[in-house]
Amino acid sequence: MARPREFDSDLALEKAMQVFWTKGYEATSLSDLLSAMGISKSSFYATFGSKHELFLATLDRYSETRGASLVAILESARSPRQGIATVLEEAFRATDGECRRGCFVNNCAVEVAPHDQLVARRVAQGHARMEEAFHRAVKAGQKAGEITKDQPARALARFLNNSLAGLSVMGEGGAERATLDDALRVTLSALD
Amino acid sequence: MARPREFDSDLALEKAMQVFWTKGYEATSLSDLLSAMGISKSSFYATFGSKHELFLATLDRYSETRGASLVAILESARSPRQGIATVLEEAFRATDGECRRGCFVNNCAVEVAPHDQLVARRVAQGHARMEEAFHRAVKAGQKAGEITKDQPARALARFLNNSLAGLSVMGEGGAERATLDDALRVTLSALD
DNA sequence: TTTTTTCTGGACTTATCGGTCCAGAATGCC
DNA sequence: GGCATTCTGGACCGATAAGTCCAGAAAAAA
Repeated sequence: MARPREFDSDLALEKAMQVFWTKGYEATSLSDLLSAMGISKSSFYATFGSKHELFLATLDRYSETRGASLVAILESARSPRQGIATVLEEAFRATDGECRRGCFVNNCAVEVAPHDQLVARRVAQGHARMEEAFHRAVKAGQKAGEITKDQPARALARFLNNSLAGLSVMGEGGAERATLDDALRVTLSALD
Repeated sequence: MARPREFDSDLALEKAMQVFWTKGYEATSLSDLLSAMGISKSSFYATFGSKHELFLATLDRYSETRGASLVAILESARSPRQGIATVLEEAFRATDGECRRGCFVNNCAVEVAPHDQLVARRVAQGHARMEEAFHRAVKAGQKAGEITKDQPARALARFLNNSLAGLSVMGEGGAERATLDDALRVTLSALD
């Protein structure tokens, strides 16, 4: 009955996420977004509402894709401990290439969450979800005898989450691979 | 011979640092700075050059004050281990009050460093300095038998630095005190 | 008090910001 | 093919961004 949309809004959302992830919220302008998304201003506002609403949508998308994939790694790993190691390695592999940008959720935690309740809620959810995934992995690892029972599983999960956030920040700060490698190794050995 | 400056440029720099620290670089406007610093536009440009130069100056100031004070805590602590614990606690006390803003250096690592070489260099220096301070504390602690010798002092120092960064980010993301407390406790126990 | 120097307030500039709006093109249905 | 509907490009908007500039105020030295 009506003219169909000419662009793939899902793809546009993905492109927008890449820009926000790389440049941050404030430093990203409308025209940055429009050229990355390949759509016009009218389509932009008709489809996504505003820069801020789009930002929230990209953050949700991040959780649904990247976040979910980290959780999946933990759940499908050969062993819980192996899964944890893989997730942590994955974290600093993200900061490795020419596109050093860490974890989108952590970037938001630093840049936006302190002044934006809606973003803060999503960041907190992201962290909570990751903590739960770590928690399940730690419990499984403790049961399998791979992980120490000297510490409560909850505390270990929070510790791992914290180290993960640290790796993201240190990587963005330009830390050498060897530096992150040391931090990672000690983190894992804390599970013994 | 000439009219003396009417404002305290050191105080103005401190005020500017507070603003950047709280709001971040991009979100801070000239007028935010001017009203916080209590000076006029002309004085601003005559004294500090530009927003960007001022930003670098505030980052340097942070290192000279807050950074140095963390290092001093490590060096003057009753015991190395105690000093480390105090520094980590200090880190998340910063994110505690109504002014949740973490560590300025880590904020810069996330928001600015990836796109600004001059900032990146300062961030790297800040991290390196902290790593060295941790390194000295860990070596002393190992010598005193307070800290495990199963891991190289360098690796433990990097691990501690990483956890410190994590605490800053998690705190800004709105993490509960109990959550950070768990992470902190496990981090310290990794020194056993 | 005059001179000399430097600081200060605020008007001004240019560019860009996020966002609105409308005229017209393009499509699906009848 | 004509109609109804919805999409699209781009002109346009007021606000604000960072930064320049100048006229005049203020102070130290003579």
